[in-house]
Amino acid sequence: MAPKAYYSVHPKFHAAVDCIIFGFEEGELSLLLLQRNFEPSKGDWSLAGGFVEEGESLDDAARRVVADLTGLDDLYMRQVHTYGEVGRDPGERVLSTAYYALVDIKRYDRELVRAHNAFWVRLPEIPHLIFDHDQMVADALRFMRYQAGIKPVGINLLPEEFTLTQLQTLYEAIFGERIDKRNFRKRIAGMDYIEKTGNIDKTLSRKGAALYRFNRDKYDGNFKI
Amino acid sequence: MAPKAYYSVHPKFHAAVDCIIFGFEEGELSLLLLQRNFEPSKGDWSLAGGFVEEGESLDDAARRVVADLTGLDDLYMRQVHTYGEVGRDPGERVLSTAYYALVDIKRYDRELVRAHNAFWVRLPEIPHLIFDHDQMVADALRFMRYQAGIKPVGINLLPEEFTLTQLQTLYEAIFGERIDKRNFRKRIAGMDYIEKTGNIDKTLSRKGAALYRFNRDKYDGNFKI
DNA sequence: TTAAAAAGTGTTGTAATTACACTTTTTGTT
DNA sequence: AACAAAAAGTGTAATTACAACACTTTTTAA
Repeated sequence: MAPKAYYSVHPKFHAAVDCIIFGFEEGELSLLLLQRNFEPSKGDWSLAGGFVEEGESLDDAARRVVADLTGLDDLYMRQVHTYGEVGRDPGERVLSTAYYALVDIKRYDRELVRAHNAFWVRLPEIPHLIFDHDQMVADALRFMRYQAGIKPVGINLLPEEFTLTQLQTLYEAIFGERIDKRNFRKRIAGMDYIEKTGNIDKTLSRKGAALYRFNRDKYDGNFKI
Repeated sequence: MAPKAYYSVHPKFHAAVDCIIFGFEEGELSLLLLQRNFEPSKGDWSLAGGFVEEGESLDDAARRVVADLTGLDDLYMRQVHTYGEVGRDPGERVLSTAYYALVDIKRYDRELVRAHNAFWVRLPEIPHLIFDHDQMVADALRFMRYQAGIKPVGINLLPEEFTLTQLQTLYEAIFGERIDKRNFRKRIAGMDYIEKTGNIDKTLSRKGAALYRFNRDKYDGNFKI
């Protein structure tokens, strides 16, 4: 073990996490953003963030920040990047690690979100954010899109059971482009881990649409990028 | 601007960088690893690392660590991931950000490397490393392979001018599989940013092989993951 | 019965990728 | 002078993956 002196000659820094929380509603992706309702910088927008505490891992800190805001602690979350420029926080020096999270927008706790003065904002309407949070959003969006292209992470944005039309609309929102229905369904048919439940959703068509679910056991998703 | 108290109630942490330095020689990828030649843990292997200092960005710290060891400060480097588990460094709590670097193995400073008790170790012979450095290597290798698949980062491992055989051998080393020579050269021919220099390398064939270079201007490589 | 609204379904053309083996060039050796 | 050796260089055919494209089915409320 190294002696204490080995460490103590070096400086220490505040460590933070900032969370890019994606939701999906009405065919569009949204982010959960906080608006300051006090001075200074009243009205400025930011990501949900917080400092890392003693005895808490980076991943735990990110999970705590999202759980405090949404009431959800079982979300798909991934680290995106760590931002370490000297002047990135104009107050004091802070190293911040960005995480993205995927939220089924029907499940979050509205009371908590209101209490934090947080709002879902559609992607095209995202305002300018404080510090380097614009960059974080851009990086997270690119990384999330990449992952959605190679593994079924997007499914975390949908309810447990979903129709193929919902799934297609989700992917159209993620990639920002229309997809051919027949080609899309052909592709999904080749994924044995997306399986019919036998249930029918009749809420938005007279004919009814077959409901599907993601089968985690059939999906051997043990690869990362 | 936030008041000082906003920050001061939160703990501070040591911040480190650990560098996975890739080289390429004799058809194989190597890593530059340090072996402790003093107690405790004499003989243990680790990545090249160092603490982040005041007034120094994360990227700068990584660049400094690699420059101190190799004498090279113009390398291709990318951040891989930040490791923030509580007990990952058994001495004190340290948040460490991993970077990978790509080195033309003919250019590094042998004196510096010797002075640090560092050695090039071929990938299949990598020993067990301290702390979570094994995980860092696995993550960096996967990320580097991914990037090499979508942009010509691997070229940073070769000299300024290189033959197509060298380039093919490099890609075979990166991906760990043989590539068909004709298909490979067909693919390269479609990349206008890899261009003939007009020079011939005669060191390993009587016939001589055409030398190529990477033309950064023709490559509009302004996309990230 | 019929109109409306979304779900569901195949085929064809094009582009990208893979598989595969011999010829050319040069020089050192006999 | 010819020849052996050693690596460089070169084309075609088959397969596979991806993209484009439009009509039929089902149900129920009017």
